[in-house]
Amino acid sequence: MNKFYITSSLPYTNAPAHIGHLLEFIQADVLTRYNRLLGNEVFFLTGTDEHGRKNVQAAEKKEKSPQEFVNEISAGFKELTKIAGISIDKFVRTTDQFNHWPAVHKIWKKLRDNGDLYKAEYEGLYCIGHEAFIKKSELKDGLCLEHQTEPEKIKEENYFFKLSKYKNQIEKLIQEDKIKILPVHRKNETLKLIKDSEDVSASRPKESISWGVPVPGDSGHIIYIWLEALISYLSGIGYADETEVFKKFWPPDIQIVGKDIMRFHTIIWPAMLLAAGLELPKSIYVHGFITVDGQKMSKTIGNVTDPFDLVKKYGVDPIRYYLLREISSYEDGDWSEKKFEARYNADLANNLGNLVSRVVALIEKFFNGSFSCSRRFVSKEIDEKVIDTWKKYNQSIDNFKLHIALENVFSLVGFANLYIDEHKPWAISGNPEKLNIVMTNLIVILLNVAWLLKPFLPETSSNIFEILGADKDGKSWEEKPFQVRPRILFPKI
RNA sequence: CGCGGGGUGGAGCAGUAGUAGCUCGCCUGGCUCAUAACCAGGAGGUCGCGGGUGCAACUCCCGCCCCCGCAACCA
Repeated sequence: MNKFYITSSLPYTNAPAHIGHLLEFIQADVLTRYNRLLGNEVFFLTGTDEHGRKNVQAAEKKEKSPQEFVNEISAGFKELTKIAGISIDKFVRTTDQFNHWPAVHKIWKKLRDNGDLYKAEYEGLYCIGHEAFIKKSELKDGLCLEHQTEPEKIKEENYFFKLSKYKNQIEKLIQEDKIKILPVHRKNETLKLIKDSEDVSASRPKESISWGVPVPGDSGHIIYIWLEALISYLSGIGYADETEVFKKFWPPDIQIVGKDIMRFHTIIWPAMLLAAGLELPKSIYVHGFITVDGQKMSKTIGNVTDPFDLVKKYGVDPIRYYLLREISSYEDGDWSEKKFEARYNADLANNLGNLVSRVVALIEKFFNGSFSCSRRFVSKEIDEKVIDTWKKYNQSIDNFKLHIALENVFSLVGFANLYIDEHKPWAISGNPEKLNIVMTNLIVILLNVAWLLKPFLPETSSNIFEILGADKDGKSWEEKPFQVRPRILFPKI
């Protein structure tokens, strides 16, 4: 049994959860459940990233205190993990002063003692309209593009982290896949980004940002939120006290992140860990973004899709299925209700659901609803087909191609539908030997489909066992007869 | 000259050197166990444009056009 530590990123709490957050949760959940199925000891961590000025501003708009505000948003994310069947072991909150902050301070001190933090003047252009520093590229004729005002030049003292000291080392680790970045185009992107990496700001003066973790021994400064938030992957498993959990699970086997925050995870984060003398994550999986009806999600357009509504309307597994199958694990994808319904009807209702109904009906009709399997009736052809499916499925998951893994499962479903047509069980009821072989093969395929689906569609998986009349996980399929319990698995929309 | 992704039959996508494939839709046929489902066959594409390399390019190289995303220490 191996340990398996997986993290999703911590959503930022300035706005409620949308469908993109759900995508990442679900992807991580599949890998989590898959590894549990393999018998590994798994720890799945997520949480919420709650500091920084954006949260303060969002709270002000709602006329709430920052803590009050992030409490609510954070609770929403936690609730989302519950309704979507996300099997997390730990939900970290970065405002947790008892568990998170001590870990942050511990890392800070390590970096400081290592000589990797230094103070320097930071000079930037501050736009009153933005209430933020802006880039030269956001100026036109010396004026802020958006507000048509001249920005102020502001100088402030920051701590900086010596990222440059580690960049060569990290570049090599990534090239050699010691930190494996998938998909490969993200690895290449990172390698290019590393070359231009400079030291990064590690703190801001308290006057600029007060909502955050203070620098130990220098309370006039607040730790830059990115450095602090990344440490959640350590704090959440007990790094501060070097607990048994920490010793067992560190380092992460897989960290899942969105493409927008890739560089923080593939460059700054490994540099921090090197500086702190900690082991590095073994792999980082980068997923894309979801558009809605082909458009970027935005509040202005008003197409920000609420995952709670979707799950309520369609159920957890159909939504999980769409996000995992229709959207490539490697690329951007699109959500649309029309595409969802097409996918649902074609794959879940017509292919899988109908297949289950067919098999169950055959057992009812020709065996009075109770059928006993025996391994000796399983055809070689079926055996090979099933093994081949597992092989491709495992490979796809190992390469974070979850959509391909599901494609393979559904190709087995299609195979079973064809198998029924070709072997016409209804026409061979006079030949019990033949009929037994056909039915046993079908049951074996369905059991395997249910097992294959378990990490992806946990509810559906157990529903299939239940409809077939198998025991909880169908493992004793040769011992007990299947007492079928007919039910529509996925009603058509 | 910031970085990356993409441009493939009506729609949505996969593929990646050697007869162009999948899903949906459409047409025809089969089957009757099934959620009017399932199975087979068919129509429909000069694989963005222009060059180059190869016996052979959608697939490699160069240039161009068009879409999209990310980033520039805003977390």
